[in-house]
Amino acid sequence: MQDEVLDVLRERSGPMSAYDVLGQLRQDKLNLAPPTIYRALSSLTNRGKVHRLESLNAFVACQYDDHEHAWIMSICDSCGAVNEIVSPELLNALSGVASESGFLSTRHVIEIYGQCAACRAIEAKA
Amino acid sequence: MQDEVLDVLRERSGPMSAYDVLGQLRQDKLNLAPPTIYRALSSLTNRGKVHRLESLNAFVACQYDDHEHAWIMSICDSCGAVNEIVSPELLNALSGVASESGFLSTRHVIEIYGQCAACRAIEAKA
DNA sequence: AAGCTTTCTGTTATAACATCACGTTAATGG
DNA sequence: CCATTAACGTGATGTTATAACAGAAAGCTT
Ligand SMILES: [Zn+2]
Ligand SMILES: [Zn+2]
Ligand SMILES: [Zn+2]
Ligand SMILES: [Zn+2]
Repeated sequence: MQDEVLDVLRERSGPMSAYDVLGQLRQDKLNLAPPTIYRALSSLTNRGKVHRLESLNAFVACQYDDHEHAWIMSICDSCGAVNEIVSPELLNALSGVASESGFLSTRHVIEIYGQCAACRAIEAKA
Repeated sequence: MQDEVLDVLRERSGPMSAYDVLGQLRQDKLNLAPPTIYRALSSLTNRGKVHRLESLNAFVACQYDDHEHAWIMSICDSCGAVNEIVSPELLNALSGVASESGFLSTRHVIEIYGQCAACRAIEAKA
């Protein structure tokens, strides 16, 4: 089941909600229900194969699925494209700022909204 | 309505879901329905009086409600306390990293999980 | 005042996202 | 073979959020 969910997420470039994935897989397996999908997504996110976009309630396949890492996501407001940025330095800086008030960071949720390079080019042309 | 919602959020130190707020206010106004709360929360977040915690589907009153600002939230896994960090430098750094791939940032969602100073102190003592 | 527009609120219903609880199946290993 | 465990199926439910339309209040316009 995890493999099938991962395949669906990889076919799609952008983010998908759990119910989007469910809809896709129901074309083959008719009696698929939400818990099955959520279980698979949970395992995949734990294994780092899939990342959850917290501010969209959606999921994307990892773009660097051969190693585990912390991530920063950029999300285009125009086309919805998601890009994964790996920057340990920035995460350290963030942990540093939090630690000024004695906070010990363990997990970062960072999602940046704006406009991707492609959409900026299109808009500049117009 | 906005004032009443804001009061409820201020009384509580931690984050509240929209339905938490609804429950509180229903003690007085019995036929309060979700849309009323969501409308008030929407205006309050637009005005910067309340911030939404995207990864918790919850809301907190702004800790610096006299001026508008971008924010970073730290959220304690142990006690749920939320603290608001204002750091334009860090947001600039983040925009900078995103711009390396041509991305133009307009809005940042940054939520850091870990352990607050108070909970660390308790744990150290134990 | 009468009529209008705008804004906010009330109400019902429903959509969208996520989990619980329990039962069944299937593989693993003694 | 049987106990254990992990995965999945199934139905219901819980939680978060919005659509769609109706009504009331407040402020202008004439
Ligand atoms: Zn990744
Ligand atoms: Zn784009
Ligand atoms: Zn604030
Ligand atoms: Zn704490």
